[in-house]
Amino acid sequence: MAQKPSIPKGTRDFSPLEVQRRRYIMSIIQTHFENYGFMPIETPSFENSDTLMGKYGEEGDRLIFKILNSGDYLKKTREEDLTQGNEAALTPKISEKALRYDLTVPFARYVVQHQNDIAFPFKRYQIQNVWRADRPQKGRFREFTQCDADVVGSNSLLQEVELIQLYDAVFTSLQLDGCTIKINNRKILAGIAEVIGAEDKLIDFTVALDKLDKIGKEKVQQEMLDKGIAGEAIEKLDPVFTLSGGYAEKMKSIKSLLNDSAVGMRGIEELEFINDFIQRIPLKTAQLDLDITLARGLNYYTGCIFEVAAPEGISMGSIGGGGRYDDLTGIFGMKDMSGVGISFGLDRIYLVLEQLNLFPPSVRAGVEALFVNFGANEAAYCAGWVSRFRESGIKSELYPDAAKMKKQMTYADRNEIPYVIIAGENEINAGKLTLKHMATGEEEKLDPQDIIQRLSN
RNA sequence: GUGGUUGUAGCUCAGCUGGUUAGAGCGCCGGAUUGUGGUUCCGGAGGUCGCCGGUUCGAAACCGGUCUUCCACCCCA
Repeated sequence: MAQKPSIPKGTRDFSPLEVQRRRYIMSIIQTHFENYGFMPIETPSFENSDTLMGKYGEEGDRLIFKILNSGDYLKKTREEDLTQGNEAALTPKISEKALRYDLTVPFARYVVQHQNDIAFPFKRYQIQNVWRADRPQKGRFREFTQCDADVVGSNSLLQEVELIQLYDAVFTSLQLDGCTIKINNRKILAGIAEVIGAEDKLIDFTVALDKLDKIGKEKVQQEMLDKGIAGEAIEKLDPVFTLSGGYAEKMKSIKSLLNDSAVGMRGIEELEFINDFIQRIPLKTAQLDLDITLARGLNYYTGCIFEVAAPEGISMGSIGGGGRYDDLTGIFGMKDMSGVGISFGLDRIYLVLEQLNLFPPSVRAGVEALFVNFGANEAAYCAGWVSRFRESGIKSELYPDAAKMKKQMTYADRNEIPYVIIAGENEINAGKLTLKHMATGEEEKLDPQDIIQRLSN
C-alpha cells in the first residue's frame, strides 16, 4: 500500500452525518440572525496581510497563516536578512496575503470600503471559516467556523441587550440549557486600573486578572507584582478578588470601589442599563453573569465584552464571545463608527451538543426510503414511483444494481434508512408496494399513494 | 512558541528483560439462506509495525531525529 494520505494538523474531514449536524446548528443560528435583522455578507478567505497584521496583538500576528507569494517569492528579500534568518524583516517580503483570522476585522474593512453603499446602522452576519496557526487541542482547530453578528454605526446599548437576547434565542432553539453569558466592561477594567494607579499597566493587569478562576488569587497577585504593579495597588484590589453574589450585588461592591473613576462609573452605568433591560424581559435558557475578571485578548474592544461558557460539567473553552469596539474602522481611516458584535463557535457548540446528546434524531444524512432492485422489470416499475416520491419531497433512491437482497438490506441498515420499499412480481401485478419499517421489521403491502401520504409528514 | 503524550490490519488495541513465520476483537468480502438488514455459524482478503537514521549476530521493542495524535501552558471560538 502507498503512503497513507493525511490532512494537515488541526483540520478535519466531515462525514455526511457530521455535515448534516453542522448544517442543523448553522441553520438555527442563521434563522435567528435574520430574525433579529442581520443581513448576510461574505468576504474572501484571504486578505492583504496589512489588513490583518497588527490587529490582534503580538500573539495574534504569530497565529495568522501567511500565504507565500507566487512565483519568485525571494526576489524582494535582502541577502543579509536571509542569512541572518531575520523573520520580522523577511515575512512581509515573501508574503503579502494571509488567511483571515476572524470575521470582525474583515468586516471592518468591508464597512470602510463600502461605506457609500451602506445604510447605517448596518447589521450584518457572516458564517465562514477562519484559520489560526495555533497548536490544536480539545475544541481547538486550525480551521474552524465562526458565526458572527455585528452592528456598526450605533452607540445604543440596546444593541448589547439584543445580542444577549440573540445568544439566548439560539441556545434555546438548540435546547442547550444552562449556558452562561459572562459580561464585563472594558471601562470598568480601565477604572480599576485607574483607581489603583496602574493605568499604564492596563493590559498586563487585565491579562493577570483574567486568570483568577484558573490559578487563584495568590498567583494572580504574584503575576501582577512580576509585571511591575505596586504591592499597595494590589491590596486595593481585594474587593475585586472576593466579589460574590448575583449581578446586582457584585455591581454594588464594585461601584463603591470605582467611585472616583469617571470611566469606571460609565462602565457601571452601561452594565446597569443592560441588566435592567434583561430583568424586564428575562432570558429563556441562558444566564447572564457579571464577571469582572473577564478580559478577552482581542485588543480592539472598548466597552462591553461577552464570553459564553458551556453548561456546567462540560469541559470546553468558550463557545462564543464578542464585545463593543468604538473605533475598529478607525484603523482603516473611518472615524466615529462604533460597533458591537458576537460570535458563535460552531465547532465547539457541535462538540457540546454531541456530548450532551442534543442532536435531534431527525437530523440524518441518508434518504427516507430505499427501493429494492430485483432486476430490469422491477426496477422500471420502481423508477416511476421513486420519481413520484421525490416530487412529494420524500428523499428516496432506487438501489442501482440488482444485487442480492441481503446486500441491499445491509445497505439500508448501514445508512440508517428508515424505510425500504419492496416491489416484485406480486406487487407489480397488484399495483402495490411493500413498505418495510427497518426499526421494527414490520411489512405492509399498500397502495403507493398511501405510502406517499404517510411519508410526506 | 514552551512542556508532556501517542503512533502495530479499515477501526479499537495485545505483542514479556530485544529472538524464528506479528496476533485478537470489531468491520469488510464470500458462503450457509435465488424476497429480507440489525442476532448465529463457516471460510477469505487485508500489515514497508508513522517515517529516516543509529546500536546489535538479530529491532515492532533500545537510542537520536522528524512527522502525527491527544493534553496542559500561552492564547482563544
